[in-house]
Amino acid sequence: MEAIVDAEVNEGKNDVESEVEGDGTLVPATEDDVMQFEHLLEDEKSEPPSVEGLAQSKNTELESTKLDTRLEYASVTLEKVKQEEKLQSSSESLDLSANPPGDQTSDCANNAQEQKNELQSENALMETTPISTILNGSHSGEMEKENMETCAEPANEAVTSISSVSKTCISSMPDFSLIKGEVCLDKFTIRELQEAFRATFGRQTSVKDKLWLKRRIAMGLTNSCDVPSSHFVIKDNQIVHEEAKEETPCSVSRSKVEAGSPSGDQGTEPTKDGCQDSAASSYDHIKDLELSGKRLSRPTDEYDETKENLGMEEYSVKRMRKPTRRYIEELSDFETQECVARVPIFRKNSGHVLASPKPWIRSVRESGAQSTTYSTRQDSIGGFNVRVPYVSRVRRGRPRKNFMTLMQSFHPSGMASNFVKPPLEIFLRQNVESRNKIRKARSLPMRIPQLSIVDKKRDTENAQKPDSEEESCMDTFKFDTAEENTNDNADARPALKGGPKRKHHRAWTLCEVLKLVEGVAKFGAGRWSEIRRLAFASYSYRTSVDLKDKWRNLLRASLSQVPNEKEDKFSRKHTSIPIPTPILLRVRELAEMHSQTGIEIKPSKFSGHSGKIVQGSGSGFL
DNA sequence: GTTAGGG
DNA sequence: CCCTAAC
Repeated sequence: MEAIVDAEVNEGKNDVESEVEGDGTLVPATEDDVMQFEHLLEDEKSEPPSVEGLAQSKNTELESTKLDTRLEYASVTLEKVKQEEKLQSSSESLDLSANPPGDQTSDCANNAQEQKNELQSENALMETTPISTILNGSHSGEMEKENMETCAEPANEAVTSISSVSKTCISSMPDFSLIKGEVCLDKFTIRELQEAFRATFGRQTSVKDKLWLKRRIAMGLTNSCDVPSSHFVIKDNQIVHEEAKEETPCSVSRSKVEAGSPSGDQGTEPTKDGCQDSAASSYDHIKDLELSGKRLSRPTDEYDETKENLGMEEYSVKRMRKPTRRYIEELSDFETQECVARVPIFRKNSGHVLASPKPWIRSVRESGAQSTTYSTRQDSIGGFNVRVPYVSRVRRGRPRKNFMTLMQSFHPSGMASNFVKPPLEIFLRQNVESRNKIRKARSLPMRIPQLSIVDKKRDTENAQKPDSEEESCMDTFKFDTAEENTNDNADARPALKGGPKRKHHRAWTLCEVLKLVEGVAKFGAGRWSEIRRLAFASYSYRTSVDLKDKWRNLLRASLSQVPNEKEDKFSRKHTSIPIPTPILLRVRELAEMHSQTGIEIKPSKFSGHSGKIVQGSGSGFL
């Protein structure tokens, strides 16, 4: 047994690694569910050989069963759309094939039991548990604990756990999990179950109800967290929670899922977990763990409904998940929503979740993984770009999600409304106008995260871009040159944004300012449309409102600054472009001239600088 | 559609 | 820059 186990373990590890590689390569490329499935399938395919070898050495029966299952899977694999079908069929095949070999599994179980009888320790239990579907859960649970304390080697941990699982379960991990989940538990005595319970929940139980214990244990193992009320709040990022909730109920579902990916299951899952952990480790290990556990179970949440309900109530007591801020908030949100319509929503959600959430999680995970490994692929993973928002790129829908998830991952603490802001600030420029953000938040509470992010991105873009093109003209005081540039940009920008989004921020160039001033001098302040038409003919992107605003700003600047006059030519640091004092002076002068009916304000003073203007305005004025 | 103001 | 009210 041991020898075999070792061999298997090794094998398992190898498999895992190979899978990991496959996973790694595939994952980045595949963002869609389909892709995901495919890749899983591929993994399975690739894996079989190793497993087979093991199986052969060990049990021919198992081998055959596995092969069958694999074949089945392979046949089924291509049908993306029929994922569920695939799962079911696979599970069925597994059941059929597995039942005969069941002896093997049963053997395992027996062995485990024997060992248990002797040892009875929690550890022993844990090891034995792997046989059932619980195993995964248990491992995850362990993982969780470990991770909690030591975040160091998530991936490794996952692998090891997997290996251990394979060890106990031997060749056909997935199989028994599917088939035996219940069986194994059944075999346990009440006492054993109680032990298991203790191991799982860390507390004794006097309950002698086998069913209850089983259920409880299964639940506990499968779900690290227990959510009293299972609802899905589909927050932008938060699908996870949903999953977790759903997950809780289903030992069965889980088994099915596993069945779905028999050979590959081990490897793939663990690897995934590892990835997640690594990614997630940055913030919330627990959550990640949960997620990982859930992923598996999720696909078939529907079946468990009955169980769910029972389980939920019962096992809400057990292991409480640390109340993360985010978690709490979500929960609260849930509750509120829940009140409206619980059951119906639940159903809906379950279905909903099935479809969408998975991808999501995956995406998240991917993003995490990539963040570490594939820094280069920023584009594909919108989230990651946050740091490096280059951007002339058009944003696509996808990135957003990732981005959000990513954001969450980084800032687990900041939730709901808060969570949006902090990340943005952290990752992006601070000098962006806070106003906009706030305002948007106000208007679009639900969408806040996305919008704000988008805006941010844009802002970042804006900030960077201007420098390269227009600014140069400004800085160098080549006023004339600026004109040409602007036109191009102007057109491009709006188009990209497409929507009613914020106009691309264009810093006012000196030339523009000059033109504006001239225009005002010529036509007078307030005739913005005219000024725009005549003086800004070349600057299509400047609207009359823009002119007005700019003028206002100029005025303000001039008023505040003029007094000091000669201080520094480019005094305004905060301003995008330093406005030369002379211009400010001119502005002020113009303002004065227009504003008052006839009061002269020391026109003589300025004659030197803006004599021309003064004259003009003066003449007009007079 | 413009302008003026506030945000 | 955005938004809105008032022209």
